[in-house]
Amino acid sequence: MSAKGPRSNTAEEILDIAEMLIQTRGYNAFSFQDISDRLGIRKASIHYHFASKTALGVAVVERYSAGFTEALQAVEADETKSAMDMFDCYTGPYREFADTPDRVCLCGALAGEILALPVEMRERVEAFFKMHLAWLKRIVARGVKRGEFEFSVTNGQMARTMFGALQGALLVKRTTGDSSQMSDVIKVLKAQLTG
Amino acid sequence: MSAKGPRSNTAEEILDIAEMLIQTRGYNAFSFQDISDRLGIRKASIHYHFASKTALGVAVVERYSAGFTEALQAVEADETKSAMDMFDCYTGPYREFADTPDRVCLCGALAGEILALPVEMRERVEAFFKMHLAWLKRIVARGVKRGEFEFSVTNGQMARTMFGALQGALLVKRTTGDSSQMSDVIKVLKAQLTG
DNA sequence: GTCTATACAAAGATAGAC
DNA sequence: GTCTATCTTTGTATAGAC
Repeated sequence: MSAKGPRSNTAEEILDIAEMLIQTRGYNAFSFQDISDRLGIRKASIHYHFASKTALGVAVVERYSAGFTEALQAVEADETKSAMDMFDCYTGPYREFADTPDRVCLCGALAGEILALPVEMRERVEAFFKMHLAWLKRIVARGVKRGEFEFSVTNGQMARTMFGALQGALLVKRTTGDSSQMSDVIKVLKAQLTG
Repeated sequence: MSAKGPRSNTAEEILDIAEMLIQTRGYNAFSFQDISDRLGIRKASIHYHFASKTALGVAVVERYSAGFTEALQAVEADETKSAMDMFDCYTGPYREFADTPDRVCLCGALAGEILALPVEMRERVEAFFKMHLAWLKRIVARGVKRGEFEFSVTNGQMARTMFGALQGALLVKRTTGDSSQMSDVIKVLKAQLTG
């Protein structure tokens, strides 16, 4: 994570809108015109803040990724939390997305079109995924060590399953419109962790 | 499902290529030019077989959906199979996709860009999803009734979790490139079914 | 920083010859 | 059925005025 200088208000608004558009429609299905319509400035003006669509996409992923990573680090550092508490913190954003119509995790959305993404974005999405998996594996291992969790597969297998299940649940929930999808999945995952 | 007449070879080849392109790049990120390049006919000629891109997309989904539905019906009708056998049959295509680089389930791919899809396609993707969920719920219920399965959530919750986990696993596997993702998830799901 | 104007490429689609 | 040619729209991007 390189240290980025402070950004202008307009640049931040562009990032907000772009993030929302990617989460709802995907990277390849949104245009500068869409941002222009919502922000009220001409699409050419967007290029003043972000030289290219690729640069904008990269900035969106980096901002999102940095915020998420920071939050996860804070959760992990809190020694007063049980492993299950940490897992509950982790699922918080997923529950929020599930309650927001048509919205999925940014990187889940981008993962769906990973091969149609500029390489600069692809690398960052991959790195973000791997960060999630590594974090979950550490939390799972912690729960096992403390005697909170008990299951019959490896920690890595459990972490992967949980991550995939949560990402998949967002996908399914948006398509079927069934908001109970997410809470069902979390319930099953928690039952699974405790054996 | 309306009864479609037999299609020409070229039309079938177009469908094959379009299906592959949607599975790897997504609907909005492929063009008639991509098909033209691979098939060796000019892009205008594609319009002879499919009037519009929407019509082509619909045809791809319907063919895929019909094939999948038929296969699932056959599995379900086979009384000699245990519920776990049926689940193993169900996961077959997922395991295949997981072993094919860069390929995911067609409808998982389309689900990622559902809001950026023509309505005609959206409806069909939604229906296909609901068919999967209903089928899984029936198989799960069957396993419970026969004493094969045992778990602490409802049949519907279990079916949703399994479907989401499998779709999510394909997504994660493609992004991380880790082919063991799918077998890990299936292993966990099976452990979960048997309590 | 935002505007108008414009360049340039690619997309989906149609018309008509062969 | 496939071709060439063309139309129209949309997309990303740049130049230069304000």
